[in-house]
Amino acid sequence: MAKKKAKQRDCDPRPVRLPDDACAEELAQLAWAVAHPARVRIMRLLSDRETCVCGEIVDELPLAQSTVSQHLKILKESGMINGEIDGPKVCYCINSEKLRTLKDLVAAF
Amino acid sequence: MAKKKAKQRDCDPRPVRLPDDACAEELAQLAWAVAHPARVRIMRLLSDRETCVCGEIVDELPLAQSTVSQHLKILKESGMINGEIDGPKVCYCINSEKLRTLKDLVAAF
DNA sequence: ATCGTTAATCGTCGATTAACGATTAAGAGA
DNA sequence: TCTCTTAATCGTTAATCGACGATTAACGAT
Repeated sequence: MAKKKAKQRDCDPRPVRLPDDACAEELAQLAWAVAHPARVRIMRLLSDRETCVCGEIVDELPLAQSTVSQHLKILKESGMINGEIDGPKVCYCINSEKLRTLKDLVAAF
Repeated sequence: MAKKKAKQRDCDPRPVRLPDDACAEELAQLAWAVAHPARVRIMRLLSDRETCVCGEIVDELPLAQSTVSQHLKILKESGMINGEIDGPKVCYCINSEKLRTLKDLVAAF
């Protein structure tokens, strides 16, 4: 075969980013966002209730408020959800586009 | 409102496992399996090539053999792939059923 | 201006991940 | 048998995750 048997030891710059790499990176990131039971349940909650619930999520999960907030942050940073400030509360809702991206990337396997 | 404002502090047994929980757990686990760029690329590789490649995967990724082996183990334990021993080599292939499960669960959002 | 509510952030801790090199195990072939 | 190849496992290390309580920030209402 004699493929590119480079074992990338020593000085392999490998600076190039193939599109495949970027794609893998994106899917990995989105998959990771929902790779935790608590985050899955949050997504389900936001999916079920039309209303963008806020801190009700905390009541719904057996976790401390700070922990839920962390998970929300992760979901928000991944782009899967959006948070809108409404007075002292914050309403979260799913970002349909990102969710669509995740679905498409998974379906593409 | 007066929902079940239980803050599950103190003595909240919460031993019950709602089906929703189990479902969230399963999705989280499967999503986690592909929540790493290397594992995504492995899945892609197995998806593209009809042939169940084995250690070619190592040549294809910029990772050490032992690291790739770890990722393969994770994918295998999650049920996403199967490994079949063929002489001194091992051929991996995607487990269509598990993949289908992942697709369905993600699509259900 | 002060209070109460809501949610984000900080700091910490233990557990887990990801990566590697080195070693081992299993077969194939000389 | 001995050797080579292939792949899994072991042991280590650094980094990250997940969880928590405590604190802070932002806002509405009194």
